[in-house]
Amino acid sequence: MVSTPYQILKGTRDFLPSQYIIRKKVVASIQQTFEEFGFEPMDTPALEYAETLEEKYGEEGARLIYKFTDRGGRDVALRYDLTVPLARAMAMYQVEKPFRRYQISPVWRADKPQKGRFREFWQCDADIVGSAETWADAEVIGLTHSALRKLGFKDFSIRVNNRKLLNGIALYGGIEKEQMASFFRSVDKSEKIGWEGVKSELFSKHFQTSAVEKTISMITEKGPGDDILEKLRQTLASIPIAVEAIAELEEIRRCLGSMGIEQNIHFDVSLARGLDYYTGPIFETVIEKPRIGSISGGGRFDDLIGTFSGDNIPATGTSLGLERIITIMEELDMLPANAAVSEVLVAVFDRSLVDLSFRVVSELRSAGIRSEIYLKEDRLKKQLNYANNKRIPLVVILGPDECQKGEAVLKDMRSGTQMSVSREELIRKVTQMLGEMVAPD
RNA sequence: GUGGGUGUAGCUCAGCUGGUUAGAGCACUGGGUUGUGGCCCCAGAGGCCGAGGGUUCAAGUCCCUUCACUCACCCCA
Repeated sequence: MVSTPYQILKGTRDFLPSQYIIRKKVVASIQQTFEEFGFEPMDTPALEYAETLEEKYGEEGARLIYKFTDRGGRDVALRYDLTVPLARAMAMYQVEKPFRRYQISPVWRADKPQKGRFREFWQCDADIVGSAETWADAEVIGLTHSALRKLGFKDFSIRVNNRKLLNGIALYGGIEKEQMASFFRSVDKSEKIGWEGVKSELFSKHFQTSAVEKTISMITEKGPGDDILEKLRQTLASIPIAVEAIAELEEIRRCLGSMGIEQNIHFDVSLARGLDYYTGPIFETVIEKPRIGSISGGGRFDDLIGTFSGDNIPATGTSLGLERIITIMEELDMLPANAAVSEVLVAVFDRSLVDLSFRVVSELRSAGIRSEIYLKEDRLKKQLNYANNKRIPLVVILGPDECQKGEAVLKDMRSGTQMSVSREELIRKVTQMLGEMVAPD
């Protein structure tokens, strides 16, 4: 036999049932929260015209777009995120606004994989289209908060800032428009490399010493118990866009206060976010303990839809990174225990009694009980071992004795106890026992 | 795109300065149990030591090349 080489592309993964069952539970939890907030499901194609995606993410992002030519000579690209395709769709169709939708789908980036980073990964997006109010931003932040809480996260921090505030600060420091993105990208690293590190990076990028000192000292200046926003409002009083930004942030804070979720929210002037299309409030979630970048990121993108239709429609949204969430949950031992899909295994005593087993497994299935019949002629020992390894909680054994008496042996794999039940009673008994085994998760 | 680490049994790994038949734990198979799993005991199977080339009397071990994986940077979910 000739073996052919087989492997999967770097940064992609196969999901075997043991992982995928858990993964689906995490997705189901997030989806449930999204729907609890009234967001409705939507999907778009994985493949778009390259033109649709290009020049939406900035220089860095553009390099990472998977792009190729199809058989018809068209330039196509795999979606890089779920936000730009949403914007394209919103430009194409009329929907009732304010519109809230969610989408849980894979996206592709030609990145170099590392911990919590893949080339094919899933994003869980929730967006609101058609509301320019900060309420919408607050709603999305609140949603992020709820989704994480439902998954069991407690120690997380949702950092919130406003692009307009950053613009105001840059204006105040006399930084050129073209250099702003680069400037704030450095500022964004303060938590990682410290403010001195940021400064030296900015100097090496040839920013004016005066501009750097002026802006950084303002951002970092905090007295004990001071309110950052209040302080900035005074300093930046002469910059209208900054004043506006601060008012927005305070409104968001009020809304979040009404939702009673202020404890995990932190206003952070150093937060910048890399994507080009953000125009207003921006936010991301970081977890301190196992540190692997952000697990959610989002913000307002009021001009993005307009790049397609010419008609700007305000929009805001967030994206939860499924694999990062799962990676952290794994490290923190927060994942639900893996359980079998089958609730009952119907053993096959031997070849001559397979018909009986098929009859019983059919009855169980008709009663809505997830059941499988063992599909080889193996010794009972082997079949029970199979149930044990797969964590199937109940086994039904139908041997010659049971066949004769019209009974079945019902075995509880957790306790090891078993009993004989008449065939008529079997379904009722199985249902009852499954009901008693309330899954801990 | 830049830099570091690692490739030995299905999985996790050991293998000292190159030296004869390459090891462990878990998993697997058979037996101890005649219709019964988990624990225990006994036995067994399973490796071109990632691939290619080189140095040497001798290479899992040293050198070169290549592929793969992984971590960090950039950027990001």
